[in-house]
Amino acid sequence: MKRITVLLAEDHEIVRKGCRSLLAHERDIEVVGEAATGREAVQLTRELHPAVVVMDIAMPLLNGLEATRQIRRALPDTKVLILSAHSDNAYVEQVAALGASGFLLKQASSDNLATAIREVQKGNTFFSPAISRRLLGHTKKSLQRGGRFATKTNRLSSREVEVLQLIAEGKPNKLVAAELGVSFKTVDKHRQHLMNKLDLHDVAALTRYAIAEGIIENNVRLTIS
Amino acid sequence: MKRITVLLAEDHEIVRKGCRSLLAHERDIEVVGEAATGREAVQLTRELHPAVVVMDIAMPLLNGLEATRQIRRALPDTKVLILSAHSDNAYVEQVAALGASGFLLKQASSDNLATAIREVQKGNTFFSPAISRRLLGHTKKSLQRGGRFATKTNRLSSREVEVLQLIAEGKPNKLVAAELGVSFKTVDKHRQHLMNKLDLHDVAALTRYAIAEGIIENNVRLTIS
DNA sequence: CCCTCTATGGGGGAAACACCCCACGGTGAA
DNA sequence: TTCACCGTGGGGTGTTTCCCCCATAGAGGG
Repeated sequence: MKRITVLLAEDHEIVRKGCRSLLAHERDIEVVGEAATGREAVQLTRELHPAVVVMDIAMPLLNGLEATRQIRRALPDTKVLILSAHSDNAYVEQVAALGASGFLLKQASSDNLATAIREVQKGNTFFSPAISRRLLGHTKKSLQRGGRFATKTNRLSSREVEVLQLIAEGKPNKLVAAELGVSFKTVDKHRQHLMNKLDLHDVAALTRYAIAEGIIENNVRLTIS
Repeated sequence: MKRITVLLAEDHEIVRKGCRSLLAHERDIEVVGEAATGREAVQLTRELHPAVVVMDIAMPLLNGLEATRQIRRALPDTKVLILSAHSDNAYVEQVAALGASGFLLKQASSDNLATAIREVQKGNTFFSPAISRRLLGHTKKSLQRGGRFATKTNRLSSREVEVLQLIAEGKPNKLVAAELGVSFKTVDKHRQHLMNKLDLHDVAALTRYAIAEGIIENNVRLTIS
């Protein structure tokens, strides 16, 4: 029997190894690789051609959503199963438009993980109950206007979103350039472009925008009084 | 041989089951219970008397930190190992003062989990490298003058909070100076001070901190789910 | 009474940012 | 096939950040 090859993309090693250990009990599933960043996920998907990528959203260097977009473009046959702790509205909307095959909440039952992997591998979709409820309300509109969720003409390009994330993570241009394997000048150019598009002209504003848009995560303190 | 009894408190079932699966390979460790909320963690600790509680911070109903406080008060012999995705300074300080025996980051090596459990069970402390570096830097001074923790030492002064807010709003030093009616150099000095106190060294990080602390507003959608 | 913390102010310098100029190759749509 | 856009890269320049050095003065605690 041919087993379903899976790539795990999740930045927390303990969680990642935990998932791997969970999946080790499933005879028909084989974890062929692990990625700790979105960028690594894209790269390893190219190299290993897994049937399914289990993708966390909040990851350093490259957002899981952006990584999904790139994987969908480069390898359309690879299924992506989003795994996230949050059922944030903005996320859910994007995931639908992104071509991901499923959205699983981390608080979902652990049995669902293997089930979801099997379903998306077969070409089906799998959404956590809380998510599908949300989707029903939202996708109608976006489908009507052609599957695009952002009607803005000055929507950021994929590369610009990448650069934005790294800026919001506090990386200086030089480091971003090294990270992306391009010149400092190119990063500077992207920075200018996205600043013009968003009409935001300093790092603080870009960071606030990135957080509000869910491009990066921000640990919100829960002060329970 | 008597095995170390462990209670897993973590609201994401997939992560929780993953940890359980990881620990199943350790002969000397036995997971005797699981809790999905802080309240459940306290209750199950009373009932099961585990040697070690592995406690996530972000949990519904009752914060992991508050749960730790209650457990420490009710069952002082029970060791609590904090497991968190974030190495937020404010968390780290609280954890130290709380009586927790360790702080493990989820992005830490997965081998550390079992190791940390064994260490805290023996009465030792275990901190992720990133955490202990932070603790050392900040508590050294306070330890030297009497074993007090850093909670007060690196709290921002009110002036520093003002400056932080304006920085996070994207104002350059010159503008901040005008706003506060002081010299550019004074603002620069406050900036340096708060950067040192928070161990954050760029505007993006300061902005994220200010948002997380509620010092500035950011229209983020918080999911209560 | 010292000592620390806080707030104030200045000089200087390497690095980074923000914004201009220029260019070329590719993709995709009108 | 033009044209807009994207991604890549180079030049430059003024501003701002970030981190040292230095200092004075008041408030408050041990």
